[in-house]
Amino acid sequence: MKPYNYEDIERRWQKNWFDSKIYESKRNDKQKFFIHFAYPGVSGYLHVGHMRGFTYCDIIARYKRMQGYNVLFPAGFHASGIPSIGFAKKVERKDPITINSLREYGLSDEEIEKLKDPYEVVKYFGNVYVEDYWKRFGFLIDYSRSMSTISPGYKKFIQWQFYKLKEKNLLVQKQHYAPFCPNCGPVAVDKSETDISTGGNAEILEFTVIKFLMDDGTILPAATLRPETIFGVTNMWVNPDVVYVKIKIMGEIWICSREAARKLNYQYDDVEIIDEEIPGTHLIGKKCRIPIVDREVPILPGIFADPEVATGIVMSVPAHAPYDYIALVETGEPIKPITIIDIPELGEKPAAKVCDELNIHSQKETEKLDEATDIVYKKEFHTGVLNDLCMEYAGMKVSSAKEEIKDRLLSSNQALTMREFSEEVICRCGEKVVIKQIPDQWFIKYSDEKLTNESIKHVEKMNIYPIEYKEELPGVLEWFDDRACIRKGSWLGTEFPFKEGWIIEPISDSTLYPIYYIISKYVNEGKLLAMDMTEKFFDYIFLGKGTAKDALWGEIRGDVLYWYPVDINLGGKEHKTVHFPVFIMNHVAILPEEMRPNGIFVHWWVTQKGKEKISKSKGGVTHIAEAAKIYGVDAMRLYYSHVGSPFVDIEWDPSTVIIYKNRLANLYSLIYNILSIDGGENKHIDRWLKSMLNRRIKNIVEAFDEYNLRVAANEIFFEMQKDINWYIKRGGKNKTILQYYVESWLKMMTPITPHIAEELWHIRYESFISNAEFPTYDEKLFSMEDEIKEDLLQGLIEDIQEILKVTKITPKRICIYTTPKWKQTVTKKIFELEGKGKLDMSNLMREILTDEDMKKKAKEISKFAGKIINEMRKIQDKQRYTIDIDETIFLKEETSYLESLFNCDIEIYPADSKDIYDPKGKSSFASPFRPAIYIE
RNA sequence: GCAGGGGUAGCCAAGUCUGGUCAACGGCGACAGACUCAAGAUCUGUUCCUGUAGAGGUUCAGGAGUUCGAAUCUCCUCCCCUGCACCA
Repeated sequence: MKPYNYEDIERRWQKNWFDSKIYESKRNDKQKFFIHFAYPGVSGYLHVGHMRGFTYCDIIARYKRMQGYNVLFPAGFHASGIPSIGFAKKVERKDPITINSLREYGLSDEEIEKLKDPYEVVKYFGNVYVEDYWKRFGFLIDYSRSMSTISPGYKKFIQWQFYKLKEKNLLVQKQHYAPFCPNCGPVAVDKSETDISTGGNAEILEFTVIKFLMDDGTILPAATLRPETIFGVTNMWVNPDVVYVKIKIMGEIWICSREAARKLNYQYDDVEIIDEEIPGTHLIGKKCRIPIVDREVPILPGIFADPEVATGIVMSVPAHAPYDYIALVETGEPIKPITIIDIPELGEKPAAKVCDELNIHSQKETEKLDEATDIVYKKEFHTGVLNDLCMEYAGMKVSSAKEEIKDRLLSSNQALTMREFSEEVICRCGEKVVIKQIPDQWFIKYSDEKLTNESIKHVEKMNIYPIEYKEELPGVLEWFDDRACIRKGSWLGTEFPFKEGWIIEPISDSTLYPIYYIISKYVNEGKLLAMDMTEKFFDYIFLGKGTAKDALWGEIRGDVLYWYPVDINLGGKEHKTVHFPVFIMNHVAILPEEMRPNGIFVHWWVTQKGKEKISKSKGGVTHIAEAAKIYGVDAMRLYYSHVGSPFVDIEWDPSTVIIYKNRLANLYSLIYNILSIDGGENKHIDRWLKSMLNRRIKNIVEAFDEYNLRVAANEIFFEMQKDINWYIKRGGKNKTILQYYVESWLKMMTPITPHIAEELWHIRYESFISNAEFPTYDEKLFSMEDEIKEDLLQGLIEDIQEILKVTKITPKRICIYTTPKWKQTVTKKIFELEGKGKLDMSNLMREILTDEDMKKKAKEISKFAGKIINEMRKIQDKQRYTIDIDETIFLKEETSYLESLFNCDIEIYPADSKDIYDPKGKSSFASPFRPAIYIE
């Protein structure tokens, strides 16, 4: 036996597979299967967590290929968008973590220098992904079709997609608000903080700015997230320490903070400061009128009114807003809060009650006040109802009144909307990021009713794993709104064909791409140039419109018809609400029905202990190549497929991976041992093994067919090993059947652990097991009788062990009493009658008592039958009880096995024979499949 | 807020759709034994409670219900996690 040197084994077989190009897919007569994973963004080195989904994809692809499908499994890179630029920027500003990781990976300073260029970043990582990750894991990806989304050909493809969307009226222009830096232009607010230095978690909030009219006609604009509380306004708050400004906006005169004026200027046209100096103190004591309710309220000093937030002016609703309540208490003004929302839990004065509970006394206790605000808001929003003070809105739920009141204020020009970040966002240049209006932003109209409905209808026909996601999808599609599809700024991608200088954003350029894998092969071979990829070309090859310009067009059209649609698009759960919906909708929008996707497979994540994201600082192995070295690729593949179902998050746990590694090493030597066994046949146990093998194959094929990868892995790597161990333990040593078993077993291991399987296969064979046919089962080889016998024996052994455990006897002799004939007859009869649906006590007794001998035992029989009938309910596999086996003969044959097991004398007696040794009268307990036992 | 997923023995994690073979797959950890100079690996057994005869008792977040029978079905409550759009 050669030692199990997994690294050598992996490298050797990978080289052999790739040298003989078994991964390349070509059109032929066989049925096709097209699978791919959502291509990864290019954002740096990946870690072991990312390999989970890729591995699932390879397992499925390999299984399908062994089942005789012509499998297409391509892969590419999603290079568009921010990530590669972000990476290049980090290199440029010498971000120490980034530079360090590159050095650690073995890059020279010159090589690092080159990565200041985002295109170099894509090139470099593209290579790392293919060579160090995918090939290193033995994936039979069709590498001849590799592609990236920033290649010239891909861009032509995306432009074609947008021509088609336009044709179908699915591109629309409307107003939009986007993050913007006054110095740098458009910026992205995202968690990776590529463009910005703080505020990656910020959300855009929509404030309603309500216009309060002062005596002199000036407007005091108060911003709120709760317009429905307008009925409870008792006063206004301005900050006495702030100097406000007077502005002209859309023909009106407003007073607001300087910061607010700046922000409004980006969201509305014609904003102009006309008076620089309105100290807050000058406003205090004046009055203004509340719209709708038309009541006059005083302006009071409130130091919590932050000039940085919205307009810097706050309307006061002390009954329902903790900040307002506390401020009112602090000013000592004799103003009574006006309660306008009925909510039993919080009583008459909700804000006061919660402030009291949290023990808040000052406007400066912002943390507690925020908590109080949150509590009141949530309760009121969900369960609150507006009361009699709210005019025609009385009795309405807060959640619906809110929208109605807001719409009324907006449409009557008594308010407008102002967008604001939930937290401060600072650009990398140091400037504050604002929200800017884009009057004519292009959108993909995913809200389109026809498109939505057709997509929902298509989902019904799809194979979606897990099923829960299939049920969720219609709701997601319904909810999916128009999506801004282009932007300006630092961003890689395809030029938008209808507006110069704008780039298509990366969600929108990654929806239809699986079809591009069909042509990327010709691009890579140099047969197809970007300049030839005209609208006519795509129309012809994808839609069959027009005529083929040349033979190549015809060939590609043939490929498209053969390979498309996609059978499985596999991706992580992060894709559920964005990528998969647009993947479906773009196919539905553009391609004919027969080319729409057949299936989606969603997998969950690998997390660090305690549900954290994997990171090196937390002790996770980041580099995939490093992990491959420590654990071995097959061990990792087995770990991914077995440690949990694909539809739960799994925790990365190095010690568990080691267990799998040991398990494989063990399996490796076990198989060598099995193959060295050279013995003759033993009819019963040989038939048993054959029966079990066929049963396992059935289970495994069924599991794989439903992509139940964990079940398949469990059967192959655990149950089958248990079976073969039992066979050997029971004295099985039939060389022919062992050989056959191992060969079938190796084939079934191949999708999950291809390297070790290939290695062991080559002990006897020259061909690739990766190209072999997956085993099939033959139900005729199921042998119920032999299985029952082994079950009987196992049950007996367990019973003896339990008795030994409880009694702590060291056995000198064990007597086993098999079932008396009559009990077997009665049991069989019961199951027979049950099968015919005629089971009842009188029927049973009538039939049994036709036998004269039985009549003598009538009383005993009825008692026993009653017990069996009662127990029978629990038994599902009833068929096996109708099979007759002679327990005595069988167990007598196995006496020597039992003797070696318990190291004492074993005596087998039929319970109904006259001449037996039974000092404790145990034999009366014997029943079918449950021999009685006496130990001394 | 909107939407989705989940809570199973010391831990991880199957089972839930299709109720009965479920004291509940598998793995880890722990304990005992074998092997070994030793360690590791491997193998055997035990691991909810009780029990000197293969049994009984109490469990699957909590509560209520349906049923001959519920981890599985229904309703309510509590707790945890995830996604939400110009980030991929």
